[in-house]
Amino acid sequence: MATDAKTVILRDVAQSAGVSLRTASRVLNQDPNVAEETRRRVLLVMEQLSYTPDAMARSLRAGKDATIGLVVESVADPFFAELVASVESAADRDDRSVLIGSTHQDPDRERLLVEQMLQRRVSGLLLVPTSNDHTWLDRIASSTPVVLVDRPAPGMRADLVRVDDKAATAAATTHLIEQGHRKIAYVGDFPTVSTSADRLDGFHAAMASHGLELVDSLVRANCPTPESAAAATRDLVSTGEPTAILSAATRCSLGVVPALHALRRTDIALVGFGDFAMADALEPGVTVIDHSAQAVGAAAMTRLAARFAQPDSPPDVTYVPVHMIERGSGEQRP
Amino acid sequence: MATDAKTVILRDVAQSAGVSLRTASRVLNQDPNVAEETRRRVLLVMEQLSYTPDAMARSLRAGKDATIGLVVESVADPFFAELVASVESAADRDDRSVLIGSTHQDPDRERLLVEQMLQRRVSGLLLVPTSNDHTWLDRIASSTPVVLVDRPAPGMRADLVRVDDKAATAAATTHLIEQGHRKIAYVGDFPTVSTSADRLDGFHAAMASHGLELVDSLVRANCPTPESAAAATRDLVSTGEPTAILSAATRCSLGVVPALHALRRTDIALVGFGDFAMADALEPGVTVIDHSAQAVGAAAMTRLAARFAQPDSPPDVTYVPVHMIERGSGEQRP
DNA sequence: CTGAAAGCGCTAACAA
DNA sequence: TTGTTAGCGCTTTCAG
Repeated sequence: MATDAKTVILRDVAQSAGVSLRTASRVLNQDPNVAEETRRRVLLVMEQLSYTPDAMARSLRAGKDATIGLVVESVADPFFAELVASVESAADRDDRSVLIGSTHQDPDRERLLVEQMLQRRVSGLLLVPTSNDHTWLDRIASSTPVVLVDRPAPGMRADLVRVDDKAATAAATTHLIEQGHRKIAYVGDFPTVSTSADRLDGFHAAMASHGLELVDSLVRANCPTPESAAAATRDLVSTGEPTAILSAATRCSLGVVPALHALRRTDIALVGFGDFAMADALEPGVTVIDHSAQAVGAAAMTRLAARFAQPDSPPDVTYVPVHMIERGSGEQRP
Repeated sequence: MATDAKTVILRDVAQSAGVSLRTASRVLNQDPNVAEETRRRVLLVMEQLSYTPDAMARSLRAGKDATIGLVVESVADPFFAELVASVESAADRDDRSVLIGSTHQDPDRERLLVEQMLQRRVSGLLLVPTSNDHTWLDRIASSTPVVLVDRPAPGMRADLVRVDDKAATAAATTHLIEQGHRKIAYVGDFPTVSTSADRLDGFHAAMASHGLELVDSLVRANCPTPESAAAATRDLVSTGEPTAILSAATRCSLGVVPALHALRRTDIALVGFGDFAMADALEPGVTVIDHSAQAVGAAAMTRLAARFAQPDSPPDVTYVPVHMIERGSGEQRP
């Protein structure tokens, strides 16, 4: 056990194999210009000494680390968890590691995480922005490609991968209107977050384009949590008598659905923005607009790769398509 | 825009501030032995040049990187997602970053990821082991603390943070027996994974200690996916007529629950191992043994910290407590 | 095909 | 209080 007090470094390998450091390095990097016999010998010594290259030293020399930074709102959130997984598998294909961080919607934390990752010299940064003013990022990220995910960051010129929240929500609303609904309630997060604002816009637009009046009391754009969404639902059902509800976020659906079940009012039509586990096990199944985190993550990595290839091309916006999964709740008539 | 072609390094700062590199370094590291005026001047220059320290160069010098490696089965899985979040927030308190990786139960991938992280000289590694033989890890991880999470790794002597799967499953089974059930079915993953084997053991033990015979046809320890668990459920209901089911994994519950709902046989009692979203929105709510990923992650980081402090203490096993959440499905009588 | 030597950006002995 | 001088482990000109 007290054998290897010291770490084996490349010099040890070279010495032990009777070659120069340069040659050992060549073998390590699979440089073809090494005699087959030499290579074999060096490889053998590496094995015997159980040599492990130091990734840090390598990247220091290269100036860039083979790591992707990924900053989301919360890794625990199912949507972001899937996003992380998707990014990880894409990164993996490129032999890169993934460094993660959760902002928890705290701008200070966001900045801290981003700075930490830039200091690590990550080769690229994927960011779900939280704060409103991102001019600071625009200044410090000059040499590291940044791809914004899910929503734009005011003050930051960078690539963006997003969903067309407005169009998607409008489509969901139209779907309900087409079932014959007129009194449609909206449950969503505060419109201070741009995606929430876009969704609310989409709802408004769809209602307006079908000549339906907007009943203020049916619009609850103040539900950041499942609990508040559940409360809003109870309130809506007892007061406004909507025949359908549009839940504009998964977090909201997680409150709206249990509330409707508890009230035994699953006859009220429902379309949710964002899929969730068990959405098809309920009775009726919950119709949702799927927001495929997988697709978003893949698109973000694709965009990052494109940026690596063309560092000076103008910022680009990628729209990831969404699609509706009809499971019953959204197809109920008034 | 074409201003800062080159990265600003500490030497630039030193030069610009008219001090030596060492002094600039001192300021960066908050060394008290710097004249207040000098410090102020250096700090100002850093700000003006928007200097960013190179974390890589720092860690190269230190020999250790302030990063924790975390290798789980799949980041997308809700349980592991929560685990990642929990680890991240603990790491954050210690100013460390988290590097993640998913094995997808592939031993080769596991080894690759682990080697990658060790090469990065992570200061500690948290691993949910997948392969059976981990002697390779025992050899190469000599200088990096490893904490195994969720299950032991044969051939690897290391700290372990786990749940007492056997006792927890036995408790769940006993709970069903106490409701008066005799014909209890078991749906779980293959017992090749040690946790699955432990759970099956727990089921057996509880049944035996209550003098109940084990009906082989009611034991389905061959369900690695929700789909297979759903199929097993359909089969069990039509053939064996169990009055209760023990679902030994979240993945299984995600198949068992929808199947029971589809068959309109929610009268069959059910206890699941592992909580999941919507478990309380269903009718009846699903009684589960909660496997708190949060607690597991926190315990793992605590263990790692202890290991940092005492590198030579013998390997330790931490058992994270579980608790039952009674929601109705498990309290139904035959 | 192989080797000697110069750093990547930073920290830490050792002086001054 | 500050500066000089070596390296951390590796890659990479530039010669042999």
